Amino acid sequence: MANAKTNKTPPAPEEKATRGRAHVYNLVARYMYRGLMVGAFLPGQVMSLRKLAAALGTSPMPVREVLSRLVAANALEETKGGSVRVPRLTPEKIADLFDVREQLEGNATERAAKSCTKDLITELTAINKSLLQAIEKRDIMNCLSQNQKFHFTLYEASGSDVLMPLIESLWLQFGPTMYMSFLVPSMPWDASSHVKIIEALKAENPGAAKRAMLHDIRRTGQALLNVGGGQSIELPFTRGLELLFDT
Amino acid sequence: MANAKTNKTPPAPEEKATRGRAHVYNLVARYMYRGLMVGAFLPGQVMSLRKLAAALGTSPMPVREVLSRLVAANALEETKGGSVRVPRLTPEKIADLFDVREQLEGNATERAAKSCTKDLITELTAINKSLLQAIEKRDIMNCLSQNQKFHFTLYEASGSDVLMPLIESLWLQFGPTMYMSFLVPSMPWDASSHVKIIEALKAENPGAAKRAMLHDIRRTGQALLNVGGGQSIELPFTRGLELLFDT
DNA sequence: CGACTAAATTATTGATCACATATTGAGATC
DNA sequence: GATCTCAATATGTGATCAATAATTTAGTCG
Repeated sequence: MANAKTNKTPPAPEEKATRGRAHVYNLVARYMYRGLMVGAFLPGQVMSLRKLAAALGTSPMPVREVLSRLVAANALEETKGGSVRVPRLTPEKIADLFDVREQLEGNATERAAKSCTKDLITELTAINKSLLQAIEKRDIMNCLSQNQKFHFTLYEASGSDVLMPLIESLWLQFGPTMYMSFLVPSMPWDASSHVKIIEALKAENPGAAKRAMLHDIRRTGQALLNVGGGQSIELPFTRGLELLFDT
Repeated sequence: MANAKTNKTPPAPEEKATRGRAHVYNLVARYMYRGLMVGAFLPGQVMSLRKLAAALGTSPMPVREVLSRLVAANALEETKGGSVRVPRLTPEKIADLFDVREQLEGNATERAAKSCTKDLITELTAINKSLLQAIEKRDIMNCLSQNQKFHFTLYEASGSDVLMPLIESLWLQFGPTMYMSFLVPSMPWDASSHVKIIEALKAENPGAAKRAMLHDIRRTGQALLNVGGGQSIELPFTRGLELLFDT
């Protein structure tokens, strides 16, 4: 502090003053969203309003709104002090989460399979190819990203804008824990269940597609539980917000 | 602007100036939450930040956060201008909403039934009694309120903090439309399905409880669809925020 | 040397402000 | 008389600020 809070800059708009007024919110939102999905933020990590704002080069205002919405989506939880942090999942909660996942995503898969087009199959195949490449490179973040893309592309085809946000909320909740599950040897690095899903889609068999999806979800759930529910493994989440990604 | 916006009151803290700094947010949140559940806000209604804040005697700030969270919960939607309004449901969306309701709330009911206590049955019976009284008086808002209380008390007993927020999101979505369904003659004003649910709980039969719940949900869904999906009926939502309720 | 206390730092919260934009209304023109 | 234009109004967004509350740190006492 020394002399002053150095916040004596109201009259001087500086250079980046009136920088693009094109919804800073969306930028921040996408950043946080992907960060949670891809493992940039880990369970237990506390999100500081000011620090996030500073790291993103904006005021606390838009960050505040984004974090608030993520709390509403149960992706983040508030501390008693009003701060928000990435929740640490208990094994019970993981089991619960994946039980509901099976219900909702099973439903979405069945619906999508019933109105499946050739284009969708082509797209899913392409995504799965990218996923395999990421697996090859042992690129965790890309694995998570492509895996998410695969699932959400499929679910989107269900045409349900009721299911989508709910599923999204679930993914935001277990997303941060997913990253850690890739760090244990028991995690199977493959995309075999995805292949089965695509095959069921090709065969125009919604029931089989649903079953394959349930299998995929259950397998992932088991892997997450084996990690220890995000309790045993404690990563030094030094890598903060610096590691950005494509806009 | 003539002389001034009459907002020349920064130096005069008046009487209620430093009124309890105990989270204005929670007050506003509860107000909006109940308002949506109980029919104080109707489909199509636009929420103005400043007006809501003025009506609630606070600054736009906390209202902003609450509305933002409700958008995240799909209870409200944003217009292109950034305003938020209560969504108008299409028949397809209602059907979708109630399809997912059956899944999630059926699950919650089954779980709750498996760990059902005598206290729960007592509580549900009491709530249902209040519901019947509200029905007797043709008190729509109280009907909605007691009905919601009945369902959520039961679901809460499932012990799943994964299911609860999702179910809550669904209720916030069809809540405003529910009010209107009570205005058409085809709406059955009774609580018979609730009685069946309680009986199944007493009989310690989770399967029967689930079936009774599914029946209740399906019946409500049909009633909502018969209304016309919130399109045909257009209420003059004159009653605004004035009609408050207990804190 | 450890634990408790108190001060200082840092945090979010609610309020106000400035700006850009969307909406509305009135007026003039065709 | 209808429509187009432009001004006035209203609204959300991002930033700043004051105040409360929590956390941390340093200091002292046991």
